Amino acid sequence: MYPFCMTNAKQIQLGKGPLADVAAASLAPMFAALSDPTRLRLFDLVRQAGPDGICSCDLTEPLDRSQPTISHHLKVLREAGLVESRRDGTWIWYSVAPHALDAVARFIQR
Amino acid sequence: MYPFCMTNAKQIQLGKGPLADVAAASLAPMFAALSDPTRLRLFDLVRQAGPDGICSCDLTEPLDRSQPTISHHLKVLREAGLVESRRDGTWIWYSVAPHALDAVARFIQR
DNA sequence: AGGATACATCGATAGTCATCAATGTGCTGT
DNA sequence: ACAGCACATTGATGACTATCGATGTATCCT
Repeated sequence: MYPFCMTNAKQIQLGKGPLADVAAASLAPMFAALSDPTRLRLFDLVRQAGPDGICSCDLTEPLDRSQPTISHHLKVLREAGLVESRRDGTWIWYSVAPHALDAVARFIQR
Repeated sequence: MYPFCMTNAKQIQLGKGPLADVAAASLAPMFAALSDPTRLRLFDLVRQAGPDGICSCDLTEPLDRSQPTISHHLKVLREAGLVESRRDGTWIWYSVAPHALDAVARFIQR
C-alpha cells in the first residue's frame, strides 16, 4: 500500500470480505473455459440441445472448425466441469453438467 | 456434419437459436477478462469498494503483484468494460462500470 | 524549478493456447 | 477379419499473456 493513499482514510466498508484466492483459483478456470468465442458457441450449442445433449458429430460443421479443434474444446469444457459426455455406440453425446454455471452465477450476484 | 449422425433424426428442438458468432465475439472478452485469478480478485476488490471505487494504490499490496502488473490488469478490465477510472489529483480511482456484468448474467440465464 | 508520489508504458521472458494435418483408438456392421 | 465411421491424441506452429524491472508521464507540494 502506498504511504499516502486515501482509501483507508475514507473508512470504506467492505461488505463481504475480499474474494479468497482459493475461490478465485477455482472460479477462474470456469471463466477461462468460456473465454474463447468458438468454445462459447460450442457450450451454447450443447446447452440448447437440452437434457439429451447433442452428438459431437453435429458440432463440427456449425462452428466451422476442424474435428480435432472441436474435440479439444469439448475436452476443455469437460475438464472445467461445464459439460458431460456419454458414449452411445460409435457416437458420443455431450450435455450440460448439472449446476454447471452455479458458481459463476453466485459470483456475479455476489 | 457426419453422414450418419442422429441428432437431426431425433428432431431436437432448438429453443432460441444458436448463439450468434457476433454475440460470442463480444461476450468472450468479458469472460476472458475474468479468466485470470489475480484479475478476478482485482475486480472483486473494486466491486466491494462500492460506488466511490477504490484507489489503485490500495490494490497492489493485497494481490501480491507488482505495480506494473496491477496496472496491466486494470487496463484489461477497463478495456473489457468492467471497470471505470477517474482521476483525483495524483490518484486514480477505479469503480465497477454500470451494468458491467449484465451481458454475462443474460448469457448465463439464457 | 525541483523533488516526491502515483500510475502508465516499454521491453523481455517464460508459459499458455487455438488451430490443423496426421495418426491412433474404439465401435459397428458385414 | 475387415472396412468404415466417430472421436481422441500427437506434434507443430503462430499468437497471445502474465509477470517484472526499468523508464516515462502526470500531478502535487514547497
